[in-house]
Amino acid sequence: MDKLSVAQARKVESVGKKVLLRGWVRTRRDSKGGFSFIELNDGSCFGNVQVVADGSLPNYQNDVLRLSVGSSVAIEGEVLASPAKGQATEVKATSLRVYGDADPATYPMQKKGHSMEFLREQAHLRPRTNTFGAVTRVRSQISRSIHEFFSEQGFFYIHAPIITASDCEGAGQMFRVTALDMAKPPRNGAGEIDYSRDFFGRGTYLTVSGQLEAETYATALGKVYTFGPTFRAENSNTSRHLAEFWMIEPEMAFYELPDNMDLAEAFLKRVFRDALEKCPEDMAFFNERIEKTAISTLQGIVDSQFVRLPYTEAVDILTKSGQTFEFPVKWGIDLQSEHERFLTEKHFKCPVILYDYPRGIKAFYMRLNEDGRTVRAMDVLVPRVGEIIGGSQREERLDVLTERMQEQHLSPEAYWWYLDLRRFGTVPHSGFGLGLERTVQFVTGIGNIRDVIPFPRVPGSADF
RNA sequence: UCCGCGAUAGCUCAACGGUAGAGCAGCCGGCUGUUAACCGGCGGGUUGUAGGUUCAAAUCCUACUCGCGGAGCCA
Repeated sequence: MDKLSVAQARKVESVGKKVLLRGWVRTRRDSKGGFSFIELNDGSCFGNVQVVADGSLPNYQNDVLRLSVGSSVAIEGEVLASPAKGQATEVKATSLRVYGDADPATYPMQKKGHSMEFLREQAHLRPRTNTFGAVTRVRSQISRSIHEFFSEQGFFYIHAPIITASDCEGAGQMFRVTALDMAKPPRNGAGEIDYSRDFFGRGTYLTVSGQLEAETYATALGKVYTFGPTFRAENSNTSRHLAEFWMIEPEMAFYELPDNMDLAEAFLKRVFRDALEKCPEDMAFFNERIEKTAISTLQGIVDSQFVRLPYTEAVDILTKSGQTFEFPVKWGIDLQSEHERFLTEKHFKCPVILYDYPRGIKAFYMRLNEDGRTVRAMDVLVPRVGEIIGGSQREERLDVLTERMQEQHLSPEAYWWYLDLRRFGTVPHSGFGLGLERTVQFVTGIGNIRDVIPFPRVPGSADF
């Protein structure tokens, strides 16, 4: 008696084995001949295994005929080649034991399709659906591919802190972390809350980026990456934003911007290729039910070269495109979603890496170009999702970096340790940030970012 | 946060000033291996919340809550 997963039991190699399967009933069909078909799923793969439960089972009347969607069972039996179409194998049950019923009158999950909005309200049960099982397996595979890719490229995995004292990283609103009693917090002379008497002796926040910390390790170990949760308290209500999401941030010493682009392109291709090769059943489902171009888009990207285009030329293309945009394009402004979408979806029809942005619209740490007007920033744009990667070559010159900080009203004293990296043994270096959820969205074709993370945190909602 | 749209049975929706309906699911029955099984029957509702207009409100008006699409911000 082998304990098999449903994935194993569905393979022809398992025919003839006596097996034990455990899982959840997806549906039951009763035959005219006094026996039943049970579709069993245990999450190990997209498909179910068909179990044939004969009327001669001692508990056929009492248990089998009462099985409903969501019931949990243990089934002993033999794997047979299926005589009917639709599946290679089936399991002829010799015994069936019910772990737990799922009362069909009250169990929210039904056999038919539910809306994504309804499933979001049932976030604890939605992993039992085809869609969320598939999303979960693909998300897991993507995470694994990321670690494998960086490991093979000689990167070290760095755990950046989640609690940070930098309140001025400039990457959006931060969540405050405090152990003070907010009902009666200590006050200073000015009547403000005195965070110097808080747990850490100063105000602290949840991280909005591990980049600055990653730079400290890149300038010692060469190539590093972070992969962890990130928090933004922005009141963003869109299908592309979460208050808590997972970000991947590689940071590489001795990499200049073209090296950074090479890495970003190879990285995305590897992740997409793995999804296609290692999750074919799940991807076929997304392609059929969620996004008709999911597979062809990914395959196209794996096989093609990303377009690399300076911001200035992108502005040229947009102004000469003949398209009317809600926001007119002009050199010096940040590109809008509609502009980015036009470039990647209509003009080039492939991923586009835009680089050398105006200094005024990008972060202080991005390296200033010789022209004095642009910085070595890069954004990777993909169809449907837009910006999936944002990165840059970092400013390694102490004087220029200090100047740029003052330009953006940041205090160099607060960043003393970051500036030390430029004071002592400074090197050219680069890095980028990739949103895991946006990557999962892009791969699966799922429209709303709240449906590619198990328990989404967004303004007004932190359920489950 | 801004603009627009929406909320009706467990789920997906219809009814658009005059007694709230259908499909699916559920329950009961039928059906010689089924594939979102099929066929027949039955039950199922304070129409998101709170006010207002009207002889009469799911329907018109106001506020609020939540959801969706888009924008901003970004990953």
